[in-house]
Amino acid sequence: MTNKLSRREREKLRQRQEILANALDLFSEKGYHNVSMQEIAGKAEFAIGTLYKFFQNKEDLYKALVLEKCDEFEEAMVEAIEDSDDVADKLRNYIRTKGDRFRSNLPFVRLFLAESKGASFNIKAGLDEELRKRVYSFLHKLAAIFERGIQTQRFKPIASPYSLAVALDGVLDAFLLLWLDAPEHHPYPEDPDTVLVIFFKGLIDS
Amino acid sequence: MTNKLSRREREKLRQRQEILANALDLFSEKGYHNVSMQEIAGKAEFAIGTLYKFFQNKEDLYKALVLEKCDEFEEAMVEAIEDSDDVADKLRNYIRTKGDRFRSNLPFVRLFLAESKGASFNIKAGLDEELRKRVYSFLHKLAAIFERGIQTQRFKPIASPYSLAVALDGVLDAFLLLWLDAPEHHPYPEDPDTVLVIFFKGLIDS
DNA sequence: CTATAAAGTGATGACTAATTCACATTTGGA
DNA sequence: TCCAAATGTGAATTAGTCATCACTTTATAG
Repeated sequence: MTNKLSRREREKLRQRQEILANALDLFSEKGYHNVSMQEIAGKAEFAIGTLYKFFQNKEDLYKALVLEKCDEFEEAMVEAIEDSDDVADKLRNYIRTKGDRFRSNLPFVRLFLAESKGASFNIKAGLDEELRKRVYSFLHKLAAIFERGIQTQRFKPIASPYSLAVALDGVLDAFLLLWLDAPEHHPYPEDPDTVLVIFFKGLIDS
Repeated sequence: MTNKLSRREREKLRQRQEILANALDLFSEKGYHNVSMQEIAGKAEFAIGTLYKFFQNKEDLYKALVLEKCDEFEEAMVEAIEDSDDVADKLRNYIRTKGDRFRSNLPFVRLFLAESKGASFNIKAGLDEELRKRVYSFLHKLAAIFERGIQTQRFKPIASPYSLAVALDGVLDAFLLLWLDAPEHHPYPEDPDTVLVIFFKGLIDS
């Protein structure tokens, strides 16, 4: 099925994308609440009223933006895991693809975390810096534990202590967030070993 | 060193906490931008002007709120990893403590993700629901890979396929976010195997 | 009991931003 | 060439917020 769109309709779609692209730039830089329709209109070189011809309101514009980008992202991920026959290669491919997409869509990633972490807002407030420092300092403390474990040969040196610390924290956060999202579907990791087993035992015989 | 504060000063501190607690409730529910000073004042049963006796402005209030909670959180974490002598027990203790704090501070956690994930905002917009669906659907696809790997005995059954999927995603996100935050300090996981090694090889000989 | 300081109040000013709509411009077919 | 319909415009409307400050109330000390 090729384009059944008239020139007119194609033009409209192009303009829509134009608006969304400009909005993405602004949102990712300053955060949803700190970008006005005025500003988007200006950057996209349309009048305000025109934006409202394309989107019911600001929220609608934002929704469209996020949803379309996410669909694109998801599609790429699904494709990535269907690419190979070997399960390990599927995983490798997924990791690589996700990283690639991440890197090539930084503005969107930032929008997501930042209309989030309130980046625009926190950064200005100097809060972000303060918190970042704490997080890193703690990660190093965690890493020290892994380091000691490796030195005393309790642990095998499968990765750098710092990587292990990051990984552990990432896994734990992931479990906790899922539980928060849907406690009925995702059991709370009551027993620390349900998390640690992933680190202690390897998937593949060594 | 006990309280060297006068009754007056203690009273003031109590009120300050009162304000912060009420603000936390509101922020975590509706997000920073959707809560007015008016509203905070109302809920805390003070006049607006009084809030400004305690905090220079809205941002200052928010900053104080987040920073104090984070300090509390961090302290608990540091204590947790200093608790035992055995490295594995340190990790267990950390995981348990973080989970406990997470559970007992849900409003704050929500504030953080949500004045973040724009939860307040996205939820209202119905965006969140939409995205959640996509994430879960994809996690199941990932889980299917682990399941097949286990069935075909490529992988050892160290955890449920779904847990493994969650964990892998968590680790990958953690690495990518760190890289985003400070590319100079955190090498981008160019090679998928730097991530996978953590899953494939166990820390402890089996 | 009175005077003085501290704490608390909330109407109000100054401002910002979303959305509307009456009007101008462009388009494309007759 | 002309004109109706579609498209584009941006000043004006509307709604809401932060922050101030002149004032009231409460607490304390003499």
